[in-house]
Parts: sequence; structure tokens; C-alpha cells
Amino acid sequence: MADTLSDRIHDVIASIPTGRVATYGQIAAMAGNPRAARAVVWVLRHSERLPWHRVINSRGTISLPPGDGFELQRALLLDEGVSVTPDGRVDLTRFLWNATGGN
DNA sequence: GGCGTGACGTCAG
DNA sequence: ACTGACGCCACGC
Repeated sequence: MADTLSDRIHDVIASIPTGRVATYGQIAAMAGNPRAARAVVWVLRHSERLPWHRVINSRGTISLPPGDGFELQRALLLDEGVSVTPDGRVDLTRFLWNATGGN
């Protein structure tokens, strides 16, 4: 039962479609707490089977520091068709996951 | 029940 | 647009 925030957050992240990205705040909001972005981080840090590379911050940039997953995340997104600049910036207007838009 | 950890978010300068 | 400072929440010990 997903009666804890972590479980719901986990489920939300697992629902992110390929070729799309979601922000921490968005995930937290969908899980029930718009301000629980930090909780999303905790889940990602403690989960191994999640599309963590599809999770980025509200600026639309990769949060991971270079050398610690940055390149991997960028490569995975590029492989899914998401345009990522060398700086790690993603165009949210084009790739942000629109879960309610039916898209 | 308090403290530290964690890939954040928002505002002000 | 970028950086720094403060606030936010959940989990393990």
C-alpha cells in the first residue's frame, strides 16, 4: 500500500513516460505535497529501479554534479529523444511531462 | 522526539 | 541570467 509519501513519489516517478522529463516539484505535487521536493530526492537516493534520469529541477536543468551522474543522465535523456545542452539544460516547454494534459 | 541527510523551490540582490 | 540565503518536507538513527 502506498500510504507513505515515498511510495507515492516512487509510483509517480515510475510513471514518467519515455522521452519526457518531470521536475521535483511536479512529482511532489502529484504525490500530494507540492513542497516535498526534498522527499523526492530522498526517494531517488534510496531507489534503484526508477527512471531517475527523467527527474530534473524546476529550472529545467540536471541537478547532478559533473562526474556523479551528470553525463549519464544527459546521455540517457538524449537516447530517449530529449534534447539536452552540454550545460545540462532541457527545454521544459517541449519535454516536460504533462500528466494531466492527456498528451 | 530531536538531529542530520538530500539530485529542491522561491525570493532578493 | 546567476548566486546566495532561507524555507520546505520525509526518512533513518
